[in-house]
Amino acid sequence: MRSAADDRTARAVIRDEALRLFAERGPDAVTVRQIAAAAGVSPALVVHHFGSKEGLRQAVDQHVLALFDAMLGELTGGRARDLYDPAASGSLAEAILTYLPPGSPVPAYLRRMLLAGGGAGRELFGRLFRLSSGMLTGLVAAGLAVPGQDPAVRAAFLLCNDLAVLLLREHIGAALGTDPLSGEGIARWAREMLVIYGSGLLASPPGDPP
Amino acid sequence: MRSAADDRTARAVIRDEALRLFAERGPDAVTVRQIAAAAGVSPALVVHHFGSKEGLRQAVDQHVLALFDAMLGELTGGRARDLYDPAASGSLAEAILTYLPPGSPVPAYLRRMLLAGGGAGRELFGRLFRLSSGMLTGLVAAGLAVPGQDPAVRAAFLLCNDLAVLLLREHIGAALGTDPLSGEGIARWAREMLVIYGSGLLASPPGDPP
DNA sequence: TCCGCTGCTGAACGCATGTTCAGTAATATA
DNA sequence: TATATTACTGAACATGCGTTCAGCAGCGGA
Repeated sequence: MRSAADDRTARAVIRDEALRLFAERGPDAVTVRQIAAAAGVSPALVVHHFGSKEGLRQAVDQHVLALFDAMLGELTGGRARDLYDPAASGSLAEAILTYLPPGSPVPAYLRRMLLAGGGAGRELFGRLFRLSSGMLTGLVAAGLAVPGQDPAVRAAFLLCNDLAVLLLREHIGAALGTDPLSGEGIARWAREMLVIYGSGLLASPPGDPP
Repeated sequence: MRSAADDRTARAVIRDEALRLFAERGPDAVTVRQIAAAAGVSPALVVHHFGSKEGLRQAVDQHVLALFDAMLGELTGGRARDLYDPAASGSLAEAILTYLPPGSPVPAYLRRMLLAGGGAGRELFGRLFRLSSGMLTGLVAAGLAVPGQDPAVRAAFLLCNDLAVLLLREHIGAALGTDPLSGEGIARWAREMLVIYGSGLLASPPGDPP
């Protein structure tokens, strides 16, 4: 698995192969021996570097959270304007598409973190919820949105729509015939989402422009 | 675990305890010995009745799908009118709340089915997507909604909002302080959802009634 | 009454797992 | 060059897993 011209440390190789396999099948379904084989090392070396399989899992968690932070940092730093642009509402999916190479195992790993129920997942959702709340507040302050009578629910609702394509990627892809995390899929999803956010989906009073 | 006045067959007890434990921790994290202990029988009896652990998992899958079918049957049968009532849009969560006793392991098991990626999950999502599409079509035919330019995405979007409270129940509950599958939580969520479906959340033109 | 069948158990088997450990090669330190 | 430290391995270990199997109790039909 490890290419000949690979000069990363064995530690990094093990960590990356674990990330890939964990994202693919879930940590419980992957054995230390499989990770070691994928990294081209002995099982004992995995333990030597990470203490235990649980230690490796935590190291991968930390690594992915750091990547996620870097992603969000670029998003809320140099491109902060986008956060207050309704046309960039699909921020999470777009961030993933922009900052991660195609085929990256990170989205699938983030999905598992969110769904596994551990402390890392709670932390991740907390950050996302605060981000969503802040975004809504910003939109309201900019006069671009209304807070509604229950802003917390509204922020959670927005976040869920962002997360849906991550959590249900396969199912949505099968139903629509397009991977919702591809460029085309994101565009399709965002277009519809913006229309609904803009004016809802119930029947307009007759005479309204479409 | 099995109460003294319990006259269900051991087979049913095993199946129900497996359902509960599978929903709680996931099938891979539950051992045959734990299921047997919870049901008050020997591990060998589990195999005797279901052939293998995998057989038991499939039996539980089938059982839950049957419960789900019965739920939807009542929903689209005697109360079909509700499907075309926008006020009943939170149909999945409400159905769960209405037809399942509080604390039932079924919602958590459905969640696992949807997320596990097996054939049963694909089947389940397919049914839900068809239901959502049909509901949207019905609403449009009744003049209560507009199909949008991409009805498939719109139906998937509606479905995702229904599923969000199921998939992210714990996180949403922690963020909002209310279990979104409780009566109060559903009401809170549905209220906000209906407002957004009704008129969106972007800033209204000045002069519009709130 | 005997028979066969189903429900059920305790003990055991084979296997895969995470982890340990003694030991070797390589690299840095002195 | 000598030494200490690190990177790494192969073999082994204990444990817990799903599963098997011989046999026991109870019960309805011949």
